[in-house]
Amino acid sequence: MGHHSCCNQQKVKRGLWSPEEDEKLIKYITTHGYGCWSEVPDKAGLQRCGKSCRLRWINYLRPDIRRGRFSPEEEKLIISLHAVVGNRWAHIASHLPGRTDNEIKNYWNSWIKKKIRKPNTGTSTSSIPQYSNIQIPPTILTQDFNSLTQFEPLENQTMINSNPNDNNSIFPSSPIPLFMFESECGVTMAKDDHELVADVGNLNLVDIWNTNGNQNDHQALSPLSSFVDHNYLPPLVDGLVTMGPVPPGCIGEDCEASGSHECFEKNELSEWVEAQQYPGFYIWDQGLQGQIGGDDLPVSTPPKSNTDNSVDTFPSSL
DNA sequence: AACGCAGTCAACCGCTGTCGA
DNA sequence: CTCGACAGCGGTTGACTGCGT
Repeated sequence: MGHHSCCNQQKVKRGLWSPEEDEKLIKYITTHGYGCWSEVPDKAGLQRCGKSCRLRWINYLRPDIRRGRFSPEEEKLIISLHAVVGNRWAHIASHLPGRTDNEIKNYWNSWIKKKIRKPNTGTSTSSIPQYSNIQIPPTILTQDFNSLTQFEPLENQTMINSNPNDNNSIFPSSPIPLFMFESECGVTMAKDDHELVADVGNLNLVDIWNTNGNQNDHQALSPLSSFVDHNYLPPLVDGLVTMGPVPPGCIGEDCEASGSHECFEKNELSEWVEAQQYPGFYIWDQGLQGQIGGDDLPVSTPPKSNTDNSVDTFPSSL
């Protein structure tokens, strides 16, 4: 494995960085900044390739890096985000200030994997993880609502919902699994659609998934069919966890004026709608710039207490 | 003490997307 | 439109470390 595409010069050094190299790189970047990484090694007096310099700076040397163990909150966020976006480490890292994608990836691979076991479905080719108590939308995994099987219990139940009163569990306030919501921009959900609401603890993450399992219906909702066909989770979630609650009373044209316009700044939401926190869910469609879900639609309200398990969130047929 | 093994994590590899010429 | 340079990303590697035997 001697080849390195960008570092094929004899002089280029590889492997661990020495303190002297770190010092040179820090000194150069802090005084000159970085524009073109390929120029950095020469100008900084380093016998490294630009790519290596960039990696070293981004992952370890930049001043805003946050070291040390992940907090329980960070851990919850990582798990929740990973349940939604899969192995998009850079995306996950963007929600954890000071953490790098590499760090999160390593953390996930070394630590979290131990606590969350993927059930062996044997047939799914999806890269989206399936967690015991985090139920992935069935249409992504199977395209067949009725074929969804209950996930196996965790081998290690210390993390997820082992105790709804345990604030260290991932979803301490809700027995409801994590879902997402799908709707094409401009398509109002039919009233008899199943819509599932999940509340992820204190993370303000509310995902709704239209569980109308009729595959034909989904395919009618172009462009959603593209990911349905490919078992691929669409890039819809940039705003999902960062948005604050839609203010009560903020509906339709009044929305921007009352401050929730931030939801319209999320580029990746163009074809998706958002559900927001209780009390009262408002489901927004960016294309319509208005509420398409809420009081008129059968949107469940998550429990307000840890002991409220009465919310009907999943069809009994499952 | 020596060895094997598993876990950790910094770094590398190869691919993709973007942008400017 | 094409091409090359570059940045960024996710997957993977391998050195290091700690622990058990």
